Amino acid sequence: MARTSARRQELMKAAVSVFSRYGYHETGVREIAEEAHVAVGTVYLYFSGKTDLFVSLIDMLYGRVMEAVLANRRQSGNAVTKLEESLEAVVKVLLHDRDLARVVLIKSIGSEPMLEDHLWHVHQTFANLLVEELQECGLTPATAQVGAWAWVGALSEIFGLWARQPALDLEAMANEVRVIFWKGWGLG
Amino acid sequence: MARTSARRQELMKAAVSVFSRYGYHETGVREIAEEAHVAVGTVYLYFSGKTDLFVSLIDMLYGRVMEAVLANRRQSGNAVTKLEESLEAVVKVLLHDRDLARVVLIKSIGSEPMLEDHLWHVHQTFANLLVEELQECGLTPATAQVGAWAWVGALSEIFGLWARQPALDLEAMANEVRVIFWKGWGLG
Amino acid sequence: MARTSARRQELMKAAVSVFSRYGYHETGVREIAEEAHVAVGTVYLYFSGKTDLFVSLIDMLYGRVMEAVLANRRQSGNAVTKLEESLEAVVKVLLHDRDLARVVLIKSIGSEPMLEDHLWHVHQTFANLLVEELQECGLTPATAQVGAWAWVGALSEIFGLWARQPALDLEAMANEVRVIFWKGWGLG
Amino acid sequence: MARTSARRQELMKAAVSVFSRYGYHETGVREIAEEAHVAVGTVYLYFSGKTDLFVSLIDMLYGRVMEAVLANRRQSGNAVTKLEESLEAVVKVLLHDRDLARVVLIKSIGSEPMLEDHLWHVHQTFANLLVEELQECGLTPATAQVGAWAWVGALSEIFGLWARQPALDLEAMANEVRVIFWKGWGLG
DNA sequence: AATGAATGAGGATTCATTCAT
DNA sequence: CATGAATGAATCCTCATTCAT
Repeated sequence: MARTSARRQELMKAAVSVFSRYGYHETGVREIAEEAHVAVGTVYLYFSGKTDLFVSLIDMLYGRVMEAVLANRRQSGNAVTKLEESLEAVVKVLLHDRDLARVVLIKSIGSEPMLEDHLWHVHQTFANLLVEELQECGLTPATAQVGAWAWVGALSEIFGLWARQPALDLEAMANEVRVIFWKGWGLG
Repeated sequence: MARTSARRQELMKAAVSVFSRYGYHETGVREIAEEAHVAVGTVYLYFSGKTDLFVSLIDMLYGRVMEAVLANRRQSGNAVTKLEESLEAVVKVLLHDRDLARVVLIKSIGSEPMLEDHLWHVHQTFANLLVEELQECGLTPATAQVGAWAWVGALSEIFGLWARQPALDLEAMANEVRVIFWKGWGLG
Repeated sequence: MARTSARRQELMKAAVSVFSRYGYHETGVREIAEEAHVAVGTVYLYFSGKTDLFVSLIDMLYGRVMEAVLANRRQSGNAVTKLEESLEAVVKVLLHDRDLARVVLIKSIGSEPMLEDHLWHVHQTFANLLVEELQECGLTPATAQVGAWAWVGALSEIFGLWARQPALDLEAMANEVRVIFWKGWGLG
Repeated sequence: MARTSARRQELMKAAVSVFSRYGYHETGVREIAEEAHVAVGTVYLYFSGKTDLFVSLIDMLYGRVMEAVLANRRQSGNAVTKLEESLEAVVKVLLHDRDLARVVLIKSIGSEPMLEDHLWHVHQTFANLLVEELQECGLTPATAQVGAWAWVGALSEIFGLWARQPALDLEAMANEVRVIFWKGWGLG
């Protein structure tokens, strides 16, 4: 069960496609298998189950996000610039993997407790990163904590809006959100 | 099937309690019935099904929210003050019905398409209200639209955070969010 | 639980009406109660249950049929005339209580074993009567037995046909059946 | 979901066995599955539901009956002979598939509206065939129509009788019915 | 006698998961 | 590795029946 394998990647891609259309509960393992042009049983060769498959999607997205953020961190520069670049990096990843982002940010909440636990954990790790950077920019711990979560929530909602009205300019909206928070945090 | 009846209220209360713990899909009608100390069949005397019960919760919360906002609207005052009071009114309702708010804002996403359609509609109605007020405060239509949704998303996330760490001060966090957006919108 | 009572009669009438429209299984006790303008519980004051109510309908129809046949039997006359009059008497009752006849003849078969047992018993009692008369008219026991049942079956089917196409002349069809059997039995 | 498959045939056979004992409503999908030594879910791999399974039985019997009648039709011969052979063909099929015939003719009446509609349609198609042949034999349209239905009804009843008293000679009784109708129609 | 809210056993159906091929 | 037929636990909902008022 190698973490990387063409088949495994295909399955995850298929899963993103189907999950993003129907959501976690309304999607059957059969549909994912069909989308990937394999038999149902094959899914279980690469994932221990539907939940594991979903968890893998979460991990994939957050892996990419964390990677982007940490890559940015290694660069020197003042705190505000670093924060700005972190946020940009995150948004860039999310916009690049739009469907995946929508699945993870919107479609998964309220699913299985096990799933939510995992999502929460990964969520927290990521939020803490932002909290740190926000504090370095001079925000109080309380403001930083709330700010980080609020920003994530705002972005999630925007993805939900876009999911319903694909004609809207997701990129422009994400930018609008950034502007609001930047000013809101008094960093403008 | 009167819209108001002690039994019906009890069932909705029980439903909020169970849904907020397990989410829509992981909650069985049996569990709701048990929580309300009635038999399964009784649920169907007051609601046409599990979905209808959930929809009733959504409608209850949004009914209260809309009522609070519209009540505020009838008062005179300048646009900025009215907006401020609208936001306050919403938060006040959400804080008052914390569990219900958590169920509707967090636990229902990604449930049945039918549910999500209903939620979306009600969501939209409410967002439009805010968009109007934001525009009256001088924001461009684009900023207003994104701003309204972002604010709702930020609040939702805060509820999710609080759900996991009940020790946090929900009210303070909601206030923090308001401050961020207020400044973000350039209304401070 | 008097066998006769205005309420009881009303309930049976209502039952005939609803059963004849939807059949035994598709009819709920609630519907019968509503048709009779009483509460559900009231049905159980006059009948031990849905089955008992249906059995009562069977018994009512067969009671009337048997009464008509036996009344005819007491008259003198040759065997063939008596048979002719018996058949006429039966058909007259069935045509008079068309809906009831349809319920008992068509809609009940294939229902609960208990119901079918009862129906069978009453059916048998009645068939035996005809068998006797047919034998008196000179038919062999085998022909008489089969003939009696076949005649009942033919009539039942005609009622089913009429139920589907109410525009058809039930009386004329019943008469047609009589003619066929009369000749078929070699009594013409 | 191939129309023909060993499993599918086994399920239909099991269904005939159980339906013929308990009727449509009193038979649970579980019982059918058990009779076929498979799990409940397996039934749904071959049929879309209990109703579809039953409909398949109806169609199977009528398919065989129609086939037998139409095969006979293609042969030359005078109208009376053809009719005689048609009736013989029908009875032959029914006698060959006794249990199936009992299920369709007796146990299905008064089931679900949807089932009954289907049964009626198929019934009608078949009756029309007989009506045509009867008219070719010189019967008036009215007599032919009633005659066809009466004959089917008579046969059904005989099946019901035989179901209760398996010791009776079904074949002899069917023959007896044929004789009665033959004479009744004045074709003897 | 009459009511109708409440009951809860029972039934059809779904779907994640397994395993023999 | 891959398959997909088979599994059966789990779930929503119905409805005949009861009983406190």
